[in-house]
Amino acid sequence: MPRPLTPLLSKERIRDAALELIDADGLATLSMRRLAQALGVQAASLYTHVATKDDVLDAVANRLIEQVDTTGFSAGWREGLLTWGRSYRAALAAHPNAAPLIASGTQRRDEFLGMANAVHGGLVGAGWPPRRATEISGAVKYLVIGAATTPFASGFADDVQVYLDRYPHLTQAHRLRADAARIDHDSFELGLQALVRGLELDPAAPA
Amino acid sequence: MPRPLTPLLSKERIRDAALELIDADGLATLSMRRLAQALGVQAASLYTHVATKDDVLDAVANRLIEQVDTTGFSAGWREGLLTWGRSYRAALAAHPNAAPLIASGTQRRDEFLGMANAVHGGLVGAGWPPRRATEISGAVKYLVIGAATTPFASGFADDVQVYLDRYPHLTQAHRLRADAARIDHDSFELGLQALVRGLELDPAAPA
DNA sequence: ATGCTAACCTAACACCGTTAGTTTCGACAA
DNA sequence: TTGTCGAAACTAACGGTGTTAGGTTAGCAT
Repeated sequence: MPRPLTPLLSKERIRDAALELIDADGLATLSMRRLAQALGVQAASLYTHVATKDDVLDAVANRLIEQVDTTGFSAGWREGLLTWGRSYRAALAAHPNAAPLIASGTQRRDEFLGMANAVHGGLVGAGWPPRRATEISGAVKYLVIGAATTPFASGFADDVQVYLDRYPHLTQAHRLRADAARIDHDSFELGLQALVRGLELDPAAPA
Repeated sequence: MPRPLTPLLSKERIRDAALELIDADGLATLSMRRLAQALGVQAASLYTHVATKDDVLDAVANRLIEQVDTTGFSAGWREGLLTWGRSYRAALAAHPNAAPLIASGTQRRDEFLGMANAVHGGLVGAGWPPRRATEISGAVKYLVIGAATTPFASGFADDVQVYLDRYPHLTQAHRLRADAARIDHDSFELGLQALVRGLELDPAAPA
């Protein structure tokens, strides 16, 4: 097939197809050949629109980050942090298989810097010293990334007996699998709220 | 070469060589062939001692987790959490290239369950309700994993002008690269301490 | 009409994890 | 002392990976 009448591919279509495959089958099994197959095309054709596989993964990561809400700081730094953290986690939790992309990728991309800029500006605008603002946004980011990349849902053995025998304090652990999503959510919420409350006690905290 | 007089390989030697290569060159470039070469051996020979590449990576992950200190709970839950979180982060920060192994791997391994068991037991023993204990240990784990896998050191562009032009709130960001390790440490410490202080305000907190 | 570029193709490269089958050494039984 | 056996290395190969080179044709501008 030579150049078709209407282009079969675009960077957006490639990016969206990649995210679909990642959601369905996981990051590990995504290959350029499989991605091309899903688009009805040969693997080499992707390179007309995309420089490398990492380029595709970057586009996927950016697509997730676009959905993060950093507008809450107009209602104060507490509300800003809560809104940011929750929407950030939600964006990643909606695509758990893609979450490692955000953790491992370099943060050089415009979307990341734009987000960092908005958060930092929100905190400094509310009265936090710049260095503290950096540390605070870092801490919340850590919480989000950790929550998105190591959910409870991914752990724990299927064999209940192993807990009873060897880990007496984890006797209820097998129940975690049933409502792992709730545990994930509650753990993150507890951490985020405790962190914000702890920040209020910081001597450098604005009024 | 047939069977040599003294075995060239062992699972421990393979595991240690893998960690050295990961530290030196990163996770992405580690291959069984390169690992074998570092050990003066052919790639297929590794499979006498190791089932798969993931098996090697599991062994590396376990080696890191072994160094985590969960004994602090004898001095109270606050001290226990601080000791655990700090030693956990330190173990991963000592091998930043290997940190993603801990985040992405399943938590089925004995070392992980043993650690979870000790922490959960420490919190419940101090008076926290079991469910809250699960959430608390989850939140601290999130903080550690996030801090270890997305350090500031990995981000930020080399070109200072990009910040001045486009991200007015990040004008100091280029300075971060100089002392990224300190920023990483301070952000984690701020997060951990704020979280613990926030927990003290929890209605369910023990005396 | 001619030529240029864009968008697909096929074929190939080097590398990857892994397996099969081979060789030879060390140890132990007859 | 010899025979057998298993352990630990080897070589060779399989299918799959990201990526590149070079070919072919559609559509557009001149």
